[in-house]
Amino acid sequence: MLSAVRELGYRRNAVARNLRRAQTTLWAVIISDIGNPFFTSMVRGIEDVAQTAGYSVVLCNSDEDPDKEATYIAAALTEQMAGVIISSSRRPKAAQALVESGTPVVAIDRELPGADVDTVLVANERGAVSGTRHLLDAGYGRVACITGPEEVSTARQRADGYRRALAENGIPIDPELIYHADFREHGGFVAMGALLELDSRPDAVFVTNNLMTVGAMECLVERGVSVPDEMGIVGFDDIPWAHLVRPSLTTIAQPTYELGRTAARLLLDRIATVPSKPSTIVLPTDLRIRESSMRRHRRGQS
Amino acid sequence: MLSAVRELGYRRNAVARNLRRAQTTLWAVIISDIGNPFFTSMVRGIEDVAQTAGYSVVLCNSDEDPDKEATYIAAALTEQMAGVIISSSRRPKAAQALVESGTPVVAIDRELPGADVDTVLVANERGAVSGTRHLLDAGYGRVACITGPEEVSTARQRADGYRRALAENGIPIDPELIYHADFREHGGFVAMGALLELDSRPDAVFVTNNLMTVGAMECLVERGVSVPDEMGIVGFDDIPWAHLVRPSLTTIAQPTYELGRTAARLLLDRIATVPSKPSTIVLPTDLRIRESSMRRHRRGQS
DNA sequence: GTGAAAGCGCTAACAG
DNA sequence: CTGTTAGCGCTTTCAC
Repeated sequence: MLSAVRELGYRRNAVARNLRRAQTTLWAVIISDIGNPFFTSMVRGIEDVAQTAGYSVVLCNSDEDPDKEATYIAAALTEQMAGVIISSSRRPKAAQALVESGTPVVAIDRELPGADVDTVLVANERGAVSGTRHLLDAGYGRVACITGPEEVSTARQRADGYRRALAENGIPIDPELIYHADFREHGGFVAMGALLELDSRPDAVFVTNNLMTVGAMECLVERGVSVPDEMGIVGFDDIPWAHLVRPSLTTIAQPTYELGRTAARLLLDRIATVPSKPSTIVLPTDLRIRESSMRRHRRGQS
Repeated sequence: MLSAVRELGYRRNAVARNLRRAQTTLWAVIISDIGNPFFTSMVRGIEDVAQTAGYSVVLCNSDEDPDKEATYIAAALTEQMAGVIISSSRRPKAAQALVESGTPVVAIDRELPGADVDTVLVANERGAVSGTRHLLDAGYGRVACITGPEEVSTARQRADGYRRALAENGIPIDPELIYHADFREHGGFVAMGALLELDSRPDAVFVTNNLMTVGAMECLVERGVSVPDEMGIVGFDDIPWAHLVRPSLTTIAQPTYELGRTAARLLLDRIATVPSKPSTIVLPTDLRIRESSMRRHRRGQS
């Protein structure tokens, strides 16, 4: 009998099954940049958990575009997805509708403003403090900060950490030294260029994400500014092959894969047992000191 | 009336719609390593086309595991996906069932053995010839090759190109110099280590994918072999930030994003008009000469 | 235990 | 042209 079934090539129709059971086995994972290895690694963590639990991951790349994001959220709703993991860009309206619909939602990497949902973050402020403090300890006196869009929680928290580290060292905050860019490579490039034009040029920079760090490095190479002697640099989030880049990059590494796994497990729990208070899990970062922050000679008065 | 509908928060149920219309708006994209920026960029190309055409992309990461791949193919079938774009690992059995089911399929990056489907590839052999020839022209005399699993078409074709370039220069093929690894970073590391142990050590190496190139570089750095003087290196497929790595890496760049877009457009065509002969599109590669293949001094007799 | 029947929400076909 | 109805393939319920 079973063999007959197999021979006839019967496959049960999952769509009909989903309709009848009023649930699918699909998760929407909404991220803002699939070209960023940070998100890729996170997605891999999600995907590994999802697959073993029988779910498939629908990848949604919002490109930091609130409209695209809204479209994907709408799709997740009409497609009756079993759950959503989201690293949201700015506008929280669509996300709110999602949460209100009762769809299990987990926020990952970035907080979901105005929504009380399970959340997985890293210790952004604390990590930023450690990175900035490290530059100060290495003897850099005028440390700048290139951060992301103000509306994004990670950009704010990391800039806060930068400010706190300066404050702890009794250094006044110079607003001129804080540059808001777009979390992309080109943004980091432009920001670094602008900082180099300042009358009172910084001698180190803390960059709040990986792509912008690369952009900043490119700018420094292009202008012939020597790292780490003339300019120290520390980037938030590790970069694949950061150790092959010369000088190798000091980074504040995040447990990206683990971030994904944790979010996926929270979603699994939420799907299984609806009524419980949302929890927030904060994972630690790890300062990886390499060459780009290790000045060999002090120069000038600084 | 419409406002009433909106106020009641009606959303049409896409699952029911899919059942009724016997088709979904989902594409399965099956790739072998989501951690590889090559695939990421490709997926982005696919996704951009898919979204504008109203399709969503379900990301399936097979991790080069034929079982995982088979699971995903089965899921694509039972979920009635509108189409599949696949960069297959080895075993073609499951893929064959997929094609026979009548689901529109496009093979990307790698040929789908034993199945006559639309295919998008790059000029692997020709690209490999250009990379190997470039090493020869730069004055390296004993060029090795680190390639991928024999069952994967790209690994074979790139190794063929390597052999052809040697043959064109009247250099006999030394089987000892051809190392089959697994297309991963660690595989490249191990392969490079083995090549360095040879009695008659090569003075250059052509590596057939990006991750293995990074692994090989790591090995060389660790062992203190200077690149490009003691060892020239050219990698197939560009690496993000290849120009920040020191020495910067000479690569054979592939149009990854375009590869994705092309495959997506083929799939769109195939979904719209079923009965037409499958086509194969081959995109060109681009040799990007940087420092890792530019020996400054000849040394020894070589 | 096994088997029949109802119905999920939609759309395509058909009747008015 | 508008309104009604049948049925997609499955699961769950209920009757036997």
